[in-house]
Amino acid sequence: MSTHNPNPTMPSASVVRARVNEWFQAHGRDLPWRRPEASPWSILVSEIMLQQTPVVRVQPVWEEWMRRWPTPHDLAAEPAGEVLRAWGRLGYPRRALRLHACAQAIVTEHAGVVPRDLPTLLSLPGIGEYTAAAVACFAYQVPATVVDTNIRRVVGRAFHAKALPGPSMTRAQYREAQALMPAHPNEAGDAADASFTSAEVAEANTWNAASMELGALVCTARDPRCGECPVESVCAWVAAGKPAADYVPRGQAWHGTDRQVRGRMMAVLRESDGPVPYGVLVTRDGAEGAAQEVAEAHLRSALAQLALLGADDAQRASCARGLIEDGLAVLTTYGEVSLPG
DNA sequence: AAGACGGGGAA
DNA sequence: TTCCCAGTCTT
Repeated sequence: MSTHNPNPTMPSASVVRARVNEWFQAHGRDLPWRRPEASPWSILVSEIMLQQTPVVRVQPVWEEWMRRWPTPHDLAAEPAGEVLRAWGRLGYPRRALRLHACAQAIVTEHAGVVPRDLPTLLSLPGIGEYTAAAVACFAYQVPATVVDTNIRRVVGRAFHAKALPGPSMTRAQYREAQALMPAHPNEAGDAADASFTSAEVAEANTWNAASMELGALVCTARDPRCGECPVESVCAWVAAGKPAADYVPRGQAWHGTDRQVRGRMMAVLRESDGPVPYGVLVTRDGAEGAAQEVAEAHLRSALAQLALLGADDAQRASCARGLIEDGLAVLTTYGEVSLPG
């Protein structure tokens, strides 16, 4: 985008920011991790849970976690298995394991205080580029550049008439998001630069939350509510007649995959009070037989659902081995499988 | 750069 | 049924 010959259909960044921020003040959701009293730890936990998982499913689990483990120290002291049980059905349970390890690292290496600088946040388990920026911004008001799938979609539509962003973030997209910030963070995304005014910092931090919220509530991937959008009148995608996406989203297979088998196995381990015989977890007949003997309804249901999968015993064994390699399960000396101690 | 990794609700 | 979701880590 040349400053000498700006594309007339491309809206000005400051206009988009102002309108989206104003919309956010009126329409942003009152989520518990956005309240002023939310601690940096509670915000970090929310961000990990929200990776690939919608707000409605995260909120009840987050509330429970904050009651049980209000500080990194509380979670770090817990056995990993208990953490995995409390994670429940949020999905991608390796996140729970990484969050547990993250809490332990915060306690042992950072005196129990959630770090506020990007490089230190990035060094923690489970925290990547997005989450590091989100924690710095939402927990500490550091104007780091936050870029998630919502923001990439909003920016792509408003400024480039692109229906959908690519499957993963490019460096060009990151640099553009950085340039859209009202103040330009330096390379480290640090706010130490004295040139920031408090008004710039406030606008930057609101923009991070507001553009994400717009993508979640209005500028949705499917069936966007353009009639409710504060930038509809300047949106490049709207101006171009809402052209279709130029690539086909790669749908993830589910039925018959290792992920489905692993998920069912984790459900059995979560519902079981103690270790599960290896043959129950790894053979169809074992799971089916156990489902007929067990009295407890939730465990019986989990075993039945594991037995119903189309997976053969070779795939079951491979998945069990994978869970153990990932640290999501452990093999006892009696040849049983359980959640990690 | 590509693939692995859960699960549920909406269209 | 298919698609989507406040991504991270490994190869």
